[in-house]
Amino acid sequence: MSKGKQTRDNILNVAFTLASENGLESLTIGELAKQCSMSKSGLFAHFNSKENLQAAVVDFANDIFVQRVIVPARADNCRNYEEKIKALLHHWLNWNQSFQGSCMFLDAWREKCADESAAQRVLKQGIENWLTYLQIQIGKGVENNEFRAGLAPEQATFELYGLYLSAHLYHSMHGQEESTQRFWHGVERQIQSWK
Amino acid sequence: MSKGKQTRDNILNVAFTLASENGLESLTIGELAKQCSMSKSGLFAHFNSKENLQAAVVDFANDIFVQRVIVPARADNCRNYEEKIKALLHHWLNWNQSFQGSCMFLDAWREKCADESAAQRVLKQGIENWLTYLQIQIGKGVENNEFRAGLAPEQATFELYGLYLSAHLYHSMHGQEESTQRFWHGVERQIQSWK
DNA sequence: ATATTTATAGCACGACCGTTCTTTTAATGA
DNA sequence: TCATTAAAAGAACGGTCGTGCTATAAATAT
Repeated sequence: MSKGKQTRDNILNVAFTLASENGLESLTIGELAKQCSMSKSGLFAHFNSKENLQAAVVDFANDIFVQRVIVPARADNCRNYEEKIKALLHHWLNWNQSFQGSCMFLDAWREKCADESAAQRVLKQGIENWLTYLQIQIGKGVENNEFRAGLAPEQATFELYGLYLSAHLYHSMHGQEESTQRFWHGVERQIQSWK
Repeated sequence: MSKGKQTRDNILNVAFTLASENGLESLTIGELAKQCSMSKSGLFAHFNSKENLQAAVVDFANDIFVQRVIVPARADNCRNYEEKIKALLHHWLNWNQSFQGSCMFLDAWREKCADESAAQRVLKQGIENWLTYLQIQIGKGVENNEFRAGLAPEQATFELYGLYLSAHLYHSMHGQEESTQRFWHGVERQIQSWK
């Protein structure tokens, strides 16, 4: 790997950490450069605009997401789709937990929902991919006769997503313990109702 | 009402609209002054700091929320608590709808979750109040024997909140129609399960 | 080892931010 | 009506932002 790509990769690692802590919007080139022990202009040259930088960070985060959620769930060797989905949800809930229970995607989405920047497009695609993936897993559970034939995977995904979002809100309001407990309680109820 | 309070009230009206559209964080004194046809310093004198301004806007929004959700639901003259709760949810979903389906509280909460500013405290209290209120309504439905005795209102509130949050996400991803439809589908399923 | 490309630093710019201070205008109360 | 108080404007500050330009240093290829 050339020196340039190496530096760029390091920048994105640091930027991902910063954005996970403080939100994508409050990520500043000057501060990022300081954290990387670089000059502003030296860092800037890798992206040529802040918009490109943000898009690159989100893209980087998408890769991390796959690596921390999709891949580990595969490695769990689940025996059926209920187990698989629970494993996915588990990794989903924890993929960014190291940063105080905030989800960089959700933060960034809320922040940038209005505009049509490059970062926003990448972000939207990432969320859409995840939604579709989850939905397909539920559909497979139906095909496998674990869940009742009439179950609509899209609606089920919508409702699962709601539990996830609610867990994030409660985390910041009432702490991790209550949040996590309510989330899994809800998931259990949800899945039982699919049968 | 004195001239000062009158102007202040107008400022907060405009600020609420702006914050609903672009988020509380991107609310800027200069832009707000322009929208109010005032000078920066003239507007500034009403609040003496941006933090105070933000807190005042959130406080103002709390009042609007009560006026647009709690009050109308009372005026609906519901005959039982299922109707009452559905009415509340209905007004909740629409209270800020004029501003493209974003909820100022959620946006502001996500934005300012980290710090401990004055605005953040007011915001947290507002959300907490709403959660408690909703939860009490559900509890009353239990007391009224509409819902089964074992139902836990806190968990039910958590799950309803999830549907609400999910609806917001889907609104920005897939549009209002799908979002609203899935939300009410989820609510119906939820409430039936309480019986 | 040298030439050439690539990466990084230094510096300055224009724009906008929140805030302060001083002056002028408008509302209020005697 | 006139004195007093309150409201609004004007101009300027220090700071930070993203970005562009120019020079230097380091990595790469010949």
